[in-house]
Amino acid sequence: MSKFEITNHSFTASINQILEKHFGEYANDVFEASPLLGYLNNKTKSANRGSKARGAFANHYALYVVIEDYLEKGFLDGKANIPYSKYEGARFSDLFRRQRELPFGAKLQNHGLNARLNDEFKKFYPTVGKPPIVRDVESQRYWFQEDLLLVQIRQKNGKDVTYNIAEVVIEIIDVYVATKRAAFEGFLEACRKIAELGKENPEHATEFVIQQLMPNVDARVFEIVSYAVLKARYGQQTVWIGDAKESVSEEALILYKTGRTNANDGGIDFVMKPLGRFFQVTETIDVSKYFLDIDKVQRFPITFVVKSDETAQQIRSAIRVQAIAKYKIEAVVETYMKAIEEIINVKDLIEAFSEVVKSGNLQEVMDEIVIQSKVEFNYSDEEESEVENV
DNA sequence: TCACCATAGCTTATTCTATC
DNA sequence: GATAGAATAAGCTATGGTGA
Repeated sequence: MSKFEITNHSFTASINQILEKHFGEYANDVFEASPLLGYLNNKTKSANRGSKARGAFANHYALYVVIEDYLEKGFLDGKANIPYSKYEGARFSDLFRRQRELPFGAKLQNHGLNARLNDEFKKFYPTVGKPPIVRDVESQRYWFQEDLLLVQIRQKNGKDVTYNIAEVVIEIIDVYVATKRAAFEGFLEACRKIAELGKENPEHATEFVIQQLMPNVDARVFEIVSYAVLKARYGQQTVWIGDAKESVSEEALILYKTGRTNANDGGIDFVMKPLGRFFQVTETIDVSKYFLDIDKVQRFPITFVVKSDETAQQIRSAIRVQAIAKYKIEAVVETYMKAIEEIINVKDLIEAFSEVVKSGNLQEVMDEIVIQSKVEFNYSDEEESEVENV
């Protein structure tokens, strides 16, 4: 009976819980004796990292659908009347369809079933020598490696017993998926609310937007909402610009988002045309963060959108105090301070927003928030209904 | 011709690692 | 501890085979 090492991470506790429910005092023995559980443990590291973590479902679902077929066809409870080794196998199309029905699985490919799960398992456990998924390319039938489901451990009385972990694997993946979904739900709920509120109940909508600008909301929500508000606000303002004095024309200020919030860590968040202003959304007034970002653009002036209730003056002087502590030399501090073009705090955002509402452009802000939210989470309307249905 | 399946190459984003 | 670059993972697209 060989033992496999278990690397602990935040989701490991959830796996332990499930194992204890099924195997009581032998939970840990089962865990250590099963490379399949070890593999799952390894593949669930991202579970509690929140919605910022990239989704990982392909190989999990490959496991899931084949084992689900094993259970449904009655090979665990004996209803199948034949041993698994005599089973004709699951059809690719059925497995493929099933994995796409699962939450977040709508766009999964065949890779997990065909190669990637087996390859990765082999990489993690090169000595096991048994691929989790067994298939016959010619007949296009799929089986699970039953040996990996049967876990033998020695009880305290010296007897060897074999446990089948098929149901446990399904349960672990279910909990993993539920955890991943929970991370998305709060935010999605907010987005749906916004979409509905805008048209039917402008007053509530206004209230809602203001709530999303409070210092305690999620950083991504804050960035999206502040973008939507500022874009609408600047869109109402114009400048006169042209090649020569005689040929100037009036142009509206347009604010662009330079990338997805999550994919743009440390980068510049918004850019304004035609004035070429840079905007950086930030939560902290930690001086090193400001100056780090300023360094990136060689002290090009930046407007900071700060998730803070303090006034622009307060923020600016707080930064100055920190800057002096860090750089000592007054002249250096001055050049850095000059690079802070403007500070927009929560109060400024709310003011900008009420200007927008006053001029009847509330819906514009609402729509922008919904669009940006969907981009943020790779959400198309199709998928949205997909998830709702589950 | 079409549906279905397999495979490979490519793109993008995340995580790891070496270096200072 | 910050950073850049390498390594890795997941998903998309293209392509080709097969059998009805």
